[in-house]
Amino acid sequence: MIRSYANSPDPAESLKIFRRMRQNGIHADSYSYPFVIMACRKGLRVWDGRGVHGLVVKDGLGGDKYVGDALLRMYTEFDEIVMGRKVFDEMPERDVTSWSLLIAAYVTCDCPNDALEVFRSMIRNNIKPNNVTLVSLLPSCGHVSNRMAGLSVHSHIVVNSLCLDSALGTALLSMYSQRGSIESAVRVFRSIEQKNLQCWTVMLSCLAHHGRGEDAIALFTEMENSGVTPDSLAFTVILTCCSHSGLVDKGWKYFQSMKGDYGLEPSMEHYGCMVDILGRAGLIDEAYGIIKIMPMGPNPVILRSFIASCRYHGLVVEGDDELRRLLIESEPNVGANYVLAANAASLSSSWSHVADTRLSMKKIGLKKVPGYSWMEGSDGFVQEALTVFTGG
DNA sequence: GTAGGGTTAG
Repeated sequence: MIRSYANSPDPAESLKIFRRMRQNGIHADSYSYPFVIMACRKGLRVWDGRGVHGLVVKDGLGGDKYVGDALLRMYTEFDEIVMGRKVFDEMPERDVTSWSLLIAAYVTCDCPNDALEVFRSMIRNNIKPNNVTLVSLLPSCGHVSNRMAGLSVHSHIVVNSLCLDSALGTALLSMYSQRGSIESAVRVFRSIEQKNLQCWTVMLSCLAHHGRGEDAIALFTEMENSGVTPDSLAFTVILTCCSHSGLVDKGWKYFQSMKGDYGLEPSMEHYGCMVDILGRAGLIDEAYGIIKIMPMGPNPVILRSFIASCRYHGLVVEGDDELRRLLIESEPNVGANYVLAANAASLSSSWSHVADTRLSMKKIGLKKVPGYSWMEGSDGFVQEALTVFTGG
């Protein structure tokens, strides 16, 4: 019962059963506790999790390996590395899973050096790392400062002839890409035997990050030809490639292909990419056209991208003041929006747009723009923003 | 019976 609910969309139910059982004097055992803990983790109920941990100790199961692993994973999810470490330290027996969990815990809480340290001491303790261990560890080797660590993980794979499956391959190639070695990333990608969609998607995004839009497009075509069907996320990636490399025609082609060839409805991200592609190219009217047709309406990210394009190209479109107002109203606490809006508004032929920006600020009742201490008082803010940010 | 890899904005 507890187990089936822990895996269901309503994990809270398994906690209820657990409590009811306990009230009737039936305590969970080392088999059922991991599922109770899993329910706390899935329901993101940190207080329940701590409570259950307390009961585990009370029931004398603190030393059980499976219970310990479950607790460690739960504390990782809650970003409570200190508690996770405590659980690990108190485990009487630790296998490769426990060590991998601890590494993943340090990676999650952004402590790459600790993760590496755990990896080293794992080897000192004669525990053999497997694929999962390395996949957990690799994200901490992407920084330049950990250059040697990445190489030693790679050589560990080669020396121990571990199978380069798509998960491990993906982790390895993105490590190389992060540290700037796009050629090594491509080489790793080529050596993965069974490439799944995730694998291709990561490779595409790496190429995009390195400004290799044309290569990414060639790779996307290769992916389609190899029988892998792109999903919504893959299209987001290829559209951002087009955006980074200024490929307007290709962008349109993929935007139409996702619906036409694959029946995928464009989402907020896809519309946003198109606004970005067109706006960067100075095609302000077309970009505005996209904003008008998107069924879910633009989010602040898209508005900022569009308004910044207007400012960059010094172009104005009928009705753009409405979008500036929308941006400020949807994120009244972001100071940068006021500056962006004011600068873009100054391009318009009349100053009424500037007044509009100031008006919406007054309407919200905001006197001081967050993050900009020099903008004391609403009256002077537009003038000051213009002076400071346009240098005029 | 526990553990792993995917996107975007500036």
